[in-house]
Amino acid sequence: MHVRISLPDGSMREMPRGATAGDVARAIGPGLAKAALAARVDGDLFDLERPIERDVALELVTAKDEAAALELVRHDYAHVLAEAVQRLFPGTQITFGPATDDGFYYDFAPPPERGPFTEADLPAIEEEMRAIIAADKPLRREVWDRDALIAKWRAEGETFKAEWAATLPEGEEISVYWSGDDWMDMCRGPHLPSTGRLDPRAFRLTRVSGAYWRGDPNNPQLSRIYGTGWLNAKQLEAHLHRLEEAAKRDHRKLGREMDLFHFQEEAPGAVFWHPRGWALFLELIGFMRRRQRAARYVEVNTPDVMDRGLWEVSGHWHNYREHMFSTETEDGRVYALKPMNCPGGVSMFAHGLKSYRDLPLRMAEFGKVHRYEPSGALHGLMRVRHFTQDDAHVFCTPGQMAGECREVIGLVLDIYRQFGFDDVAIKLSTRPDSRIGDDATWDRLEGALVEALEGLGLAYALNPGEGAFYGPKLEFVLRDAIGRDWQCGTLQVDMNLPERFDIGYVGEDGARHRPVMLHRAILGSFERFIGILLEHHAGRLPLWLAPVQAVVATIVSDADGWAGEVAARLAAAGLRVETDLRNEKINLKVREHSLMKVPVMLVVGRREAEEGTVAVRRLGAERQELLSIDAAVAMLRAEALPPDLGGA
RNA sequence: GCCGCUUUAGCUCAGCCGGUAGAGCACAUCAUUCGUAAUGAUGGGGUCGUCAGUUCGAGUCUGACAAGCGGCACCA
Repeated sequence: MHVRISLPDGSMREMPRGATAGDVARAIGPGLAKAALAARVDGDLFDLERPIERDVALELVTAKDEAAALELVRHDYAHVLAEAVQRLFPGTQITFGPATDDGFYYDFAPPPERGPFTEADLPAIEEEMRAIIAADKPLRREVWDRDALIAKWRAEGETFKAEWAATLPEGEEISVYWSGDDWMDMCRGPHLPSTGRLDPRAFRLTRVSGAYWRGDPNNPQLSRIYGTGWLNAKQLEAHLHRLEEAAKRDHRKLGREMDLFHFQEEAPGAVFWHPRGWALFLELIGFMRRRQRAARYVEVNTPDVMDRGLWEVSGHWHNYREHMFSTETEDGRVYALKPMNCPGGVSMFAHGLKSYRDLPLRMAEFGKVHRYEPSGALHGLMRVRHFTQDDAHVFCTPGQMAGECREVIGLVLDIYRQFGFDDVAIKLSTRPDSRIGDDATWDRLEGALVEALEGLGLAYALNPGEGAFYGPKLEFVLRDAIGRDWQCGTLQVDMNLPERFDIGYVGEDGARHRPVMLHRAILGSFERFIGILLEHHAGRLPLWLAPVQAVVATIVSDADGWAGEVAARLAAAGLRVETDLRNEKINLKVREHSLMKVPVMLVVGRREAEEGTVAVRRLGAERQELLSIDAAVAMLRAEALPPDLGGA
């Protein structure tokens, strides 16, 4: 019996039935046999030595197919890690461990008396992994009967594995992989032919962590070990280098170096904005205010502290109280700090009679919200407990809704573009299991969002079941300079608050109607957006956003008077400018302002003072440009304009 | 909130087996007036995160708490 195997070059090979991809590779040539890591059989990844029982299209996978090869080796590293840990720490249960974006992890249940693994354990585990790789143990696939496997896991005290196997359908055959003949794990595969195919210099164990069994906090917490794994040492080095570069642009580090903000123990998750950071914050607010005005929004301001009665009406007191800061006054009245701006927004709409002629009403608020986030969630500016949203609520008729959604989406994307973010992903989150409203309404609202997206010709990803309980939503995720994703903007349809606050407008027919309420934020939170901008630009913000746009630095004290004049001219032109008249060498001044990421330095010495000129030095530039004061002011004024006012 | 780790001068960090603190940068003063990424000298600065405990004696050992870091969970 033979099987016909077609190869990517169009050729066909007859092989005995039960031959393997490895046999095919060896038949083609020793070079390929050595390079082959796995095979793609009719499109699916297969072990090199798994028998082929039928006619197939076969493609050998080598390191050249990097994505597939990385996935394979990372999966193998995870298995080697698990084997190493069980060798070193008998009694540790294995659970499971997949490949990740840059490596792998494996979750373990160490014996209680041993406790979770710590970073101090990693070197020994790495060494054991290298021993397993050096032993070049064959990785062999075997198919087991489900119940027999469960029995085996139980007998060995592997309760997590047994539980996992028991969730698989009854009667199903389950594949396991042997490493040599002394260790095995249940696994779908595929794997490399042997552990020796891994590069012992291309991985590193990086950190440990707790992780809940099956992601559920009610389950026991396992001890997770993370590693990064690659095809060769060079790739590993490159990855470690990238991590170092990313650490340099960490917004928390930049915030300190650029003197933008700080945090302190008495106010966890709350930002102390320094003058420079606040200048940036205000510039962003100004920009958003102009853009919203141009888009025909009105701006309002609602109270930060409101009676619990309001939060009972909105439902927050019931559903969100554990995340709310509340306070009781001397007279026994209970107030809460707003965790969201919407109840204030709806109250604003409810005040006074509204007509259909008032709609659409686009009501913006730069509202500071306060949420008691879990302590472990806090992260610099990215996740804080007190933050300012560029929030807006759009009240409109059902007929206006799709158009309003289109307007919002257009505005969001245009604003991101002006910040230099062109790569924006859109996610549509649809009805969750637990929700209000009937299916027909959900159909209509989800349909309106889809219609708006399609009307603009935009691609989007579907997040089924991820919508809010009160309505579907769009999320705008932007990708920064080093490929990280950040969810910023959101557009949500709300069928809850209009009901709860019983708001209405008088229609053309003279009857009372319920408006559609849309929530929308573009930057999301100013705090987080500033964090993203800092990391995206590695602190070198565009001129219009730079906290200090220019420093006039003197070379000799004879130029102090001239430096003062230059700075005054620039300040009068609207620039944020400082002078540096210190009795220090110009080298030092250049260095310090460069480290502070000041985009422009205007250096003045005796010569410039006499000639009425300035030497303009751009951040990081080798050369300067000698300009008259008038030319320099005109140039910088134009360059410092925000993008919506014609700036770069 | 959960797991692990960390917390010493403004910042980055050293401090062995418990014997009551040290460096570089920063800061201040003085000298230096200098042409594009660190001028030199001198000096001041610390209830060693907080609170308990062990001990003759705690930065060092133990516990609780707090904050931070890396994950997990959370982000209606």
